[in-house]
Amino acid sequence: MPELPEVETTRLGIAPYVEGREIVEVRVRNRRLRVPVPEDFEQRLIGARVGCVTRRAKYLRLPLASSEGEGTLLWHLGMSGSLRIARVGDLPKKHDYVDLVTGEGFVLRYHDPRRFGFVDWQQGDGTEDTRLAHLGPEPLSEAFDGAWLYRLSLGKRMAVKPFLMDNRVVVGAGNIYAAEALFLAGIDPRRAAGRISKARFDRLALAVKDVLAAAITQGGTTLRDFVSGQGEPGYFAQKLNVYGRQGEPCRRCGQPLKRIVLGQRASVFCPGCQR
DNA sequence: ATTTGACCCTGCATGC
DNA sequence: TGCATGCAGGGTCAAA
Repeated sequence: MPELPEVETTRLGIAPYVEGREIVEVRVRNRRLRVPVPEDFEQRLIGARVGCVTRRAKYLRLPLASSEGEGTLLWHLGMSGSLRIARVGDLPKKHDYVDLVTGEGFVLRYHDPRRFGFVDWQQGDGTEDTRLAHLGPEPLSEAFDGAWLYRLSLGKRMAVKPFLMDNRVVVGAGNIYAAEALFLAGIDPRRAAGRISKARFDRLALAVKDVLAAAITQGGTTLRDFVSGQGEPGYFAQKLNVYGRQGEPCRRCGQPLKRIVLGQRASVFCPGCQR
């Protein structure tokens, strides 16, 4: 579930239950995530207090302060990970792999069937982590615009969709939203990145911002029942124009949407509207 | 240097 | 019903 809007929704949902709270118990049921859970994970966390939860790209950062010093949890949800708030006594389900229990009796519970996600402890504030060091700009920041895309695209022969999904170019443009943004901008996902004009990249950057901002807004509706543990992300209800709609008529021109594979990822687009 | 492809892992839908 | 196949929201790494 975790595209950037879902990670942001997760951050907003868990923050009130963990910020300023002390971790009194840690349970790890499976250490074999994409990055193995460190051996001293539990010992580092017990007795620590959680600071302000932040997000960078699709990573969540939970700063920790204890008598031992300062550290940071770096949490990535991978393809199938989710963080929910449960209560002490709620039994873990299959693939519930990590629990952080606070003094108030809430449990931050990590669920990840495919185990492509991870949680890692870093000394300090975590900003020096190599996984974060080479990330491109946040899509909703001013640093990300058409000029930035155009500059990076010069000389690039790769297709624009995998280009847009490259985390060094911009973070948070996952497979759903890359496809949606390219549709909104009217750009064929197969087009070589280096053969797109500045004006068209201006449109594309705005489309990325629009679609992500709209999805975050809709993800917010999920927050209401976040604690009760029910509910799929609200943004799923949004009207996707192309993602998952191969063979169905284009909402704009009516002709059937086409599915191809780019960079091992399914890519749906309208051959009429996207050039 | 850029770009492509294999791989990490489980669950689900589909078709025989 | 059982089994094989393909596919899934992400990211890393090695090889071409």
